[in-house]
Amino acid sequence: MAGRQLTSFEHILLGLICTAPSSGYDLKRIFAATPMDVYQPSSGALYPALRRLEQNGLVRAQTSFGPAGESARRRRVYEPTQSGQAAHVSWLRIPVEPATVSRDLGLQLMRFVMMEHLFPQEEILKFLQNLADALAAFTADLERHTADTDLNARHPGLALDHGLAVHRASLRWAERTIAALSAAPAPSRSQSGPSTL
Amino acid sequence: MAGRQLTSFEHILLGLICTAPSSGYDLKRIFAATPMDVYQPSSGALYPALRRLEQNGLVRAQTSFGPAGESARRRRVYEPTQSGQAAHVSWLRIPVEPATVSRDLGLQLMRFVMMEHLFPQEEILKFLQNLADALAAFTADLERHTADTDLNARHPGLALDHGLAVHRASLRWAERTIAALSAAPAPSRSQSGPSTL
DNA sequence: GTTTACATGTAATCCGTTACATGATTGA
DNA sequence: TCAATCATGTAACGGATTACATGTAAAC
Repeated sequence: MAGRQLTSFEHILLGLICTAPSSGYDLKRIFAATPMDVYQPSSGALYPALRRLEQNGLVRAQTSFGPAGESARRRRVYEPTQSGQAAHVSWLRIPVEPATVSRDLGLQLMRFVMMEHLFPQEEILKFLQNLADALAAFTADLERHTADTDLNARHPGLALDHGLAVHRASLRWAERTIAALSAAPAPSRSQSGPSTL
Repeated sequence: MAGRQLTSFEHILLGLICTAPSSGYDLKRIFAATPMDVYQPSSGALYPALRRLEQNGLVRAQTSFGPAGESARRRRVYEPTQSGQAAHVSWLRIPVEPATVSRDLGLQLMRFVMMEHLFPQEEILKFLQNLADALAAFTADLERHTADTDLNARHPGLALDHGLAVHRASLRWAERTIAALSAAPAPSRSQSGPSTL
């Protein structure tokens, strides 16, 4: 079924489609509407990527027509297949590597967002703890380099301080978020109050 | 002379060569030795990039020989040309864009490191202020989105908090660094004490 | 009736990764 | 002598950017 492993971009597209069936244009607007739009995929990246996901059997497209019913406006709406959903969940479960946590921070946050409503709170907290551990290991590593003070070059050390400050902030966020989610758990179906079901 | 504009990677290579004439292997070791090794260029990226810089007339290679003198161990040591040095300085002077400061933070830190010993303190402080302003504008933008609270989706807001926390840390670093450099200016030749000249 | 947004695509080009190839030198 | 390090490269492949191409529907 699956050919080679997916790129990060493909994983994100798959994740968005798993959250809600979407057309290429829908996905484009999602990226555009995201606050702090880090990435704006071009048509030349987006549509071929969707075709690749389709060829790998992870998503299925149904050519839909306009809301009017028989209008000829073509719109390929993608929805996940079973193996697509499975691939997405496996991707969400990949542990955070301390060695690459700095590079992948944006990705990890994406994964965190996509976990909501899909994973039980317990697993989300475990993910955050995993992330916090990786960040702690990374900052500890950086601190070890702080001692290397070049006598006639201050800027490298100051740049190191920047990395340290930023990753410590990230770590504090993870800890704070663990506390916040623990204090106010997601509404579960067994609670009182009106259910949407 | 110059063809298209350089990629970030090429700019960094050029900058490193401007700091100290280096061979490809030297540059590889520099990347490897950097604390928090964000990027480890492969041979297939490094050597062609150096050739491109050479073809653009920004660097010049002299095939050097081993320390023994007549040993046949080939080593292409690159040094900047005049136009290469000029291109490097222009690159360092490009203002920080608020719209892209999040994407380019790593690059900006690289530029900050390379400015040392090349720019007078006054210009370095101006760069840091420029960076701080861009970060302030960016965080202000993010804060505006904080109001958009989706009722049954907490994770997007929490991810936004992460971005906010991280960029605020970055901003505080910039302000702290401006203060630190202002308080303890770089040793200038007109100061007392033994000179290395 | 013309602009704007919707909607999907292709082609050229460029660059990076991966993997492979080659050979010299140093140290065990 | 055999491994590790030094040192530079090439070839296949894949994916992203840029720019172009095409056409429909809604809004003004």
